[in-house]
Amino acid sequence: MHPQRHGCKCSKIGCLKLYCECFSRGRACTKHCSCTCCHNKPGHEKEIMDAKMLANYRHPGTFKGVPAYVPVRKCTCKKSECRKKYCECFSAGLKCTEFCECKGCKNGHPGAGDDNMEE
DNA sequence: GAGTTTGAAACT
DNA sequence: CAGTTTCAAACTC
Repeated sequence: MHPQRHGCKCSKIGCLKLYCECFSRGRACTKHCSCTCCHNKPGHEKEIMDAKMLANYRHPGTFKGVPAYVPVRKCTCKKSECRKKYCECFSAGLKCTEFCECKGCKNGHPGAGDDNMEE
């Protein structure tokens, strides 16, 4: 298949918030994106940098701005049981951890009261 | 393709 | 810090 690597469709946030997959991944939007009023592209470096710093300030450890930490993926899934891509952990192809606050986790959350399958 | 569901990000 | 709203994507039909 030919999945658009960065086919975000942001329309209200200008791709400058973590809602935007491109931005949250620290990547610039491309022509494949369907975003409108996109500022996450060359020519808006100042805005991108400012938004990154803001996001990094609000979510320390989430952004790779400081490559001294391991990104903490903590999901809070309730219905998807962490088996769908709504779950950040599952979406990243990783298991949930003890830090996750997910309920009914089927994605390897220790002590979730479910059969967890190790690697 | 349109509409619903979902969890995260943002806001209050 | 907790609750509510907003958002874009994943999902379903």
